[in-house]
Amino acid sequence: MDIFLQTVSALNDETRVLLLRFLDENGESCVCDLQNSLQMIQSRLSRHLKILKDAGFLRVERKGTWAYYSVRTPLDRFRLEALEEIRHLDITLPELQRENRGCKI
Amino acid sequence: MDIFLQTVSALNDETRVLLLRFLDENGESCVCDLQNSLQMIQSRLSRHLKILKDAGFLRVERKGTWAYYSVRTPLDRFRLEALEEIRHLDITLPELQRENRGCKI
DNA sequence: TAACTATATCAAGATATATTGATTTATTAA
DNA sequence: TTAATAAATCAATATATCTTGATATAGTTA
Repeated sequence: MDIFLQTVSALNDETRVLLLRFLDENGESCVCDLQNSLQMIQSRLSRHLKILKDAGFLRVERKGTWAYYSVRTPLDRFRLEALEEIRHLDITLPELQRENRGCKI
Repeated sequence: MDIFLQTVSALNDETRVLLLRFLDENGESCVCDLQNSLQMIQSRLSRHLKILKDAGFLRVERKGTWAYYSVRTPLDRFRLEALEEIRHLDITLPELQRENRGCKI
């Protein structure tokens, strides 16, 4: 029950749905690129990324000071179905800004 | 997006997951039977039933003063997948108490 | 009609979650 | 080693959600 609620709770926020969809569309991205792309304050972004990661939707790979987030694969059936549902939502995604190497937020 | 969040938000509560699973298992039940079965205060139950109904998981049929709730069919793909996930959770359901006609709560 | 019953809704307080800015931690560069 | 940067965490406030008890709304029965 707890894991189910954690999964569902992670989906229960517009910011995180956008974030998940964005990473699904653009693939692995570092936090600073996400900040630039989504115009989101760093602590806010970091918080939501952690929630999505802890709920099993994202994985992180650290390279030096950078943290690269991407959609975890393979996703189990329910999470995949949720992602599929999100793919069909009418969301306008901002352009990915790849300013890595020179983020200087 | 709004409908997706409404759907997910409805699932984001232990009481409602139990309620959905209970109705899935036992079929159409009136509110007073649910109260007796789940030992839940009436206003609380009514609130959660409404949330599940508004989110597309349940339907209601009124017969006199009684309101009979059941899992809506057919469910669309995502909601069905969520229900399927809930079916696999380790939930101990209380016995259904059919005390209709003589509820007198 | 008046009293009763089943359900829905409201209002208040309690709990959880989100946002922001500040601080901390870890890594790289000077 | 010191300064700078990326990311995580903390603290305070704001907002949303849940619970309960009280009240409102219908339908039923005397």
